[in-house]
Amino acid sequence: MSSGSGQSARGDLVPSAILGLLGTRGPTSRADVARALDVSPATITQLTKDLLARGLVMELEHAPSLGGRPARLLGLVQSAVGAIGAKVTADHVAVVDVALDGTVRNSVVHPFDPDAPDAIDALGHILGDAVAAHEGHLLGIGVGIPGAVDTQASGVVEAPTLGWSDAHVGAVLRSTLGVPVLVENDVNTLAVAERLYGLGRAHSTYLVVTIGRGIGCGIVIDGAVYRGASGGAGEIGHVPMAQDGPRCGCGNVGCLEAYIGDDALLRSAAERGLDTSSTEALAALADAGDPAARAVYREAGAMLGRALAGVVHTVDPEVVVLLGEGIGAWQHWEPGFEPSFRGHLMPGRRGVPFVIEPWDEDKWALGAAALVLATPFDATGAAGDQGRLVRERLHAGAGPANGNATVGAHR
Amino acid sequence: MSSGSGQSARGDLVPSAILGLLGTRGPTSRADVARALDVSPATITQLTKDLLARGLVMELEHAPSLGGRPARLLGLVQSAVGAIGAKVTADHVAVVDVALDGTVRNSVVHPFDPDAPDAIDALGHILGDAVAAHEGHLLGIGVGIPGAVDTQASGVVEAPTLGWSDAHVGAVLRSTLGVPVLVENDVNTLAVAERLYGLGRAHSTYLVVTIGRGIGCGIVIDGAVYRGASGGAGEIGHVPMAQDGPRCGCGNVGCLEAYIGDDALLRSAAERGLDTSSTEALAALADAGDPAARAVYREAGAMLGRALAGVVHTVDPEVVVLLGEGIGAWQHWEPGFEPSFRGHLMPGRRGVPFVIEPWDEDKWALGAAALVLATPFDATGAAGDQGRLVRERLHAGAGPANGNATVGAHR
DNA sequence: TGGGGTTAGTTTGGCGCTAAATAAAGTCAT
DNA sequence: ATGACTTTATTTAGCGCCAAACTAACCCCA
Repeated sequence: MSSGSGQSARGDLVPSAILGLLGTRGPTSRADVARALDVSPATITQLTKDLLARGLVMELEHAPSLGGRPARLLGLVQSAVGAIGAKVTADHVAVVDVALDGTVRNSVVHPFDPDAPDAIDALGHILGDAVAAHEGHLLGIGVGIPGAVDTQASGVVEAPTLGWSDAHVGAVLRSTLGVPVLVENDVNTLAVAERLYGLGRAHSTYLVVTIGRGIGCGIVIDGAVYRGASGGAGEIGHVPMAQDGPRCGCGNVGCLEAYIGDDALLRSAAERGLDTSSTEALAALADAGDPAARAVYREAGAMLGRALAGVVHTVDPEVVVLLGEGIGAWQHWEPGFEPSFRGHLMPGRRGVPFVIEPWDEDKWALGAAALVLATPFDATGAAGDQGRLVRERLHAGAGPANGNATVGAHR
Repeated sequence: MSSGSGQSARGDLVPSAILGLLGTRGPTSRADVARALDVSPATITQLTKDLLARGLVMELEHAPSLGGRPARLLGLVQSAVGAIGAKVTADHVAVVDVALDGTVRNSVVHPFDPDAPDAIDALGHILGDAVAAHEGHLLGIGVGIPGAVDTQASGVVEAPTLGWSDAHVGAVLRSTLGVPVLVENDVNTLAVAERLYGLGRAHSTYLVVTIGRGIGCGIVIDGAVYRGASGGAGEIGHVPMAQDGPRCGCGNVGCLEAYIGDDALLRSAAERGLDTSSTEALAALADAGDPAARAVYREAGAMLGRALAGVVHTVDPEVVVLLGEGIGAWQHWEPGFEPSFRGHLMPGRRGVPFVIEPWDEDKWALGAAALVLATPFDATGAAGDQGRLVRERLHAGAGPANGNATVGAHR
């Protein structure tokens, strides 16, 4: 008889979760780690002993006492651990290089043509450059896609806005880059980032709603991104708001997105006699006090409020966070949104808080990187075998000073 | 040092899951049990050995070979194990006594006044009679409530239709009955029943939608009923279908229920000049071919189709099942429903199947009983400490021939 | 009739985690 | 400064489950 690796449902993921937690939350006591991971203190002591012996973790100063024995803080030995995140859009690829704690170390934007026959290879080259430029130990690459992804590990993509159908993004990138690659719907990547660095610190069940070209929604349940039976959960942009109505890009009529997506806002503005060619221009008009422009936003806000009330009724989250490229004009949405949202919520649910988050261009790509950095916490196994690889790399530590990947060798 | 009960995330629930499976699915081979419970065959062998020794399980005949060694079927020694289920409504309580396999052994309806000051005590007496009448080993009692329940174990109820607010149903019943009591929203009980005896055999993520006085929706994700952050998930009856619209019982306007609930159907009929005092009468008119009555249903079907399309987009289930008191008239809903549902689904999601299930009056109460019978499979711990008690009683076996409870002794 | 192939079930060693007891290191009040 | 209380960390025994190797029992086909 021999080995046996028994993976008692939690799946040997606690050690990497400790490393991940120390990375994202900074120095933490054993007791706090145990509480944060919902694991017994005994386990932390034992696993920590091993991590200390292997030189991955070190003991730091004492924290001030809270009435009892003061806590001994634990910290990562080398924080030169990071991940690369990329967000693919219809005309460019944004790539960021982030550290474990979520700070962006580098950020580049490459022009990109998803319609080109070798588009995925081109994406591979872009990411290859990022891998070469990466300093320190690279855990893996996360890729955010505006479309449906079967699983993070296999990464087969269905993305109408890119013109991609049955595109094997994961497999191709993996073979050319030689590091773990995780592919996910872009909105879900934001949900993961929120779980690590945002709402997830205080809540476990929430919605992450994006407004912009389209309307999206990531659903986090008990700290895990809920993907649905076919990876298509949270497609609230296509919730029908009326029996008929404007035609949507998806082919149907009455979709939320067809009322309040960027294109719809511009159309609505045109109908009111405004001559705006971009949402920035429309927002500027509203900023300047133009009543028609403000009406456009107010109406959109009311529509969004009603839609989200419906989603809140079916999902029952603790809290809702709103962000996205369009969030800059939120002040103009709000007058329509607030009364509509609250007014359509059941009495007992009216208290559901919503949080507005500022937006910057890196956020999509940062979310994609968070995909990698979240694998240590991924109890549901959403990241599959690629997640396992990431955890292995985390345990392997810094390696030989530079951490450049040996291309090609990887399955 | 001593005991230590290590509950490695799955929580020592496999043994009772074996018993539960043998009860609900009938005689099953070890290999099939392992597959059904997603547990290793080794575990089944070991635990089965114990259950055999304790006389709870026996080996039956061989099943015909499927090309290899033929399977030895396992069966429960005594199937006189059952549960009691009760559904509370505004004017009566339906109580059923069911066996492990879901067959109804007895069914009674008691008049009931939820507004009476001692209503919960009265409920306790009704259930006490059922406990006394129960033959064999009683695992516990499930109670279905048309309202929000905090947790199944504590059973604090918020039910406007009953006039109950902050009602400690669970605690009171538990203390007077001396057996485990699980309280849950009525729609969720149907979802649990479906998980044990219906869709759950073939699917793990689905919606259970009820039509009748109200419109409800139970959400099952990965085989577990999803309750939401505050136990209020699936309240699709109050999804707003328009910015304004008819006033709903919840106080808001435009709720789905205010369009297609029983009352709304009658109102709609009246507006079309029909003189119907009940939905039965309305359905009879439609059966007879009355065009106005049919229009009422067609319009309601279209509204329901649109609403469910929205829910499907946000939850992404494998399949949707429709049932409830109102399902008898489904043939009249369908002409409106089908085109509206499909037409509002995104192209990639249009294939989502929906299943219509017939209805009988016992179904609510049966679902409540299923709550108890499902605890062995409850990996998420929704049933809490009461679930643990149920599992203990399942292990305890038949006991002294009659299985009448020792009242009062129970916490 | 006697090997492949296939499915069912068992044995064995051992991993991952836990609960409970215990030790360690402080705070606070009197 | 002595004891009561708190909070942190470690030790210990052991449970639940698993993977891998193995045995068992049947089919099919030459």
